[in-house]
Amino acid sequence: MEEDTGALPRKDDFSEWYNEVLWRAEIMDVRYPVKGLYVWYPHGFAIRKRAYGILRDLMDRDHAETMFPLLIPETEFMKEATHIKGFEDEVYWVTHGGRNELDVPLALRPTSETAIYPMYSLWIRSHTDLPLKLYQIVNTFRYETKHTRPLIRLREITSFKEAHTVHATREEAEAQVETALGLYREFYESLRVPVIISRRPAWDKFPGADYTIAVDTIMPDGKTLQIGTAHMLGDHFSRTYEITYEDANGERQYASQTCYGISERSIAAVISVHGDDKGLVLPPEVAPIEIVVVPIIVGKRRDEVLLAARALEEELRSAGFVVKLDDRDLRPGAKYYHWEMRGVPLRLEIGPRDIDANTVVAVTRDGHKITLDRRGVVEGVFSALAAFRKGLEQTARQAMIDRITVAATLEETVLAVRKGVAVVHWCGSKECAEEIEAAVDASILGSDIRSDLITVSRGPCIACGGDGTSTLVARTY
RNA sequence: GGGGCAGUAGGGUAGCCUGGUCCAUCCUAGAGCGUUUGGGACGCUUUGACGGCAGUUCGAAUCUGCCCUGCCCCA
Repeated sequence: MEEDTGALPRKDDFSEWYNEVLWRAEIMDVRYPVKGLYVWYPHGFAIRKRAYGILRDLMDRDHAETMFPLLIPETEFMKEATHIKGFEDEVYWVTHGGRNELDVPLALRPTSETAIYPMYSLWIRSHTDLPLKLYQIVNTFRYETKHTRPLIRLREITSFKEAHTVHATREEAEAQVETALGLYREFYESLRVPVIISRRPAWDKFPGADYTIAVDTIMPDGKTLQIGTAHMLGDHFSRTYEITYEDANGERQYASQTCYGISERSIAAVISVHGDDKGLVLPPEVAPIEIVVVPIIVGKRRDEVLLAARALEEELRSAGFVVKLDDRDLRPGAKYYHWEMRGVPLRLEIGPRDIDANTVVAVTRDGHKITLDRRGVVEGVFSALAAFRKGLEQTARQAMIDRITVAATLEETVLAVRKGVAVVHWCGSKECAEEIEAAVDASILGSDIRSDLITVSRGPCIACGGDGTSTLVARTY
């Protein structure tokens, strides 16, 4: 698992950089012998664990966690026509039990609506059962035919957090979609990943939804990555699966539903947005190790330095930090590179000179080096980390600002999507969308944009000149 | 669905065209010992590979066929 020495490919060469950093920072091992399935290394999994801890805490405020089966009988799966259409080409089917063919083939869930809603139909009887808000974190399977990529396009999505809510009224369900987006916004704020939220065009919505609102971020190569979606399902599924309740007047009503999800693409976003030429850069909130202590051992004062390093480690641990003392027999420089690759936010160095001067050298992952007073080391570490967080946030935000361009013509849009996201006026028609997408070789992401970086306005559609509204256009993952 | 390219230690490679010089090269990594340690240490010792199966041949990493896996292009 040890990384090769030497430099990473530069982050400008994003595709190479991404593959290399996943391996060298021990996030994912791509050598599992099935296309589109990858293995989490412990370090990658530890990042996932912390990030999903944040997500869980957010969900647990007003949702209950649950777990539904992986296998879905074909008979349930095939009930909702639109939904099936959206997934039929990418479903894995279990057709045999041992050597016997199954009477009813079982689908490996590509998403869990058809597993969950038949049960919701049993559970929900009265308006007093509503609203119902459940979520689960599970693996899902999609037989992807396009180029698979670790964390981004997978055949087994290992970390799908999907929430499914049921409400008495349409208004309540619509409000829930907004609540969900608020939670996702909060989640990405704590990961310091800037996002743009927009409503997907009708042809790009979730199969079986009234509308889909998506959360995107912009990757270093200018392509957007969809890292969250919230769907207003209305009563499509409740009619199919007979999810009804008796209202206060004793009448049977179809419920209104929503569902929304986040996957390990969130981890891909953290890695890609913050990483640099030296490797990962992790926000302290998700770093498996927040602080690494490197003792500077010099022959005769070896024991003294180690003792001082251990005391420092202990003090920081008591203060609540996740600390690692690296006392391996390596040159300090080798250790610096090692932990930088893995994204550790703060490195503390303590050597004979520090002991004599009663100091500790602190270096944040963004390269700021300061000398802390040994006596006030905990406060010093707090403020160094606070500054680091702020820096991460600002750098990421600035990078996003630099990749968003307002474009008034197709020609301008071509240039804009080369480096990132174009904001154009679009009339909303399918014909114009196709014309725009073909002309600029990019996709319409959506309109009803919510982002403090983008001003929404009305103006002439860049394809037909008719009345249009601000719309995002970008190359996508 | 059609076409092309490639598979050599944990990672990256040379060798292949033109079979023998290969118990397979180099870099990196791993193990052991010693000297070291304020930005990728050094010395000595050592571990580890020709994707699979069949065939051609006195002889196959090298040629042929099939299979598997990966990558690229076209629909």
